[in-house]
Amino acid sequence: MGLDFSKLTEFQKKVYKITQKIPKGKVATYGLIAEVIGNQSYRAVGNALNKNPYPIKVPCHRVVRSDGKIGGFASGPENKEKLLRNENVEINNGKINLNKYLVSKVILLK
DNA sequence: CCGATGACGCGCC
DNA sequence: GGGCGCGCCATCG
Repeated sequence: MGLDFSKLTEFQKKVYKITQKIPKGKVATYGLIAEVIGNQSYRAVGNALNKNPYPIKVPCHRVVRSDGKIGGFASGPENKEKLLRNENVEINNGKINLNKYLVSKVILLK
């Protein structure tokens, strides 16, 4: 629901809004989110999620790397993997099959 | 203003 | 496949 983004930068608001749209059991890549925003700011996307003010409301654990690896997590990478498994996302050798779990760009644009 | 930093991505070896 | 180098963009000091 309406989170208070008033003190955040415009860029951060975009990142958090988009991240909230990722359905449970699906994932998005940092690059895809940057693409939805409209540029190649994938690194800045990571920075924004790192400062995630709403750990529960904004499911940043559903954002992974484009090569399928889990990526970073402010509260411990292990915890991130656990959260994903709780949503029935399979992780083999620390990697996710993006062909199976990547959310479509259209969903994030809505 | 400018240089440094970082939950990234991709091409090359 | 693993490791390295360079490019990317918003933030911070």
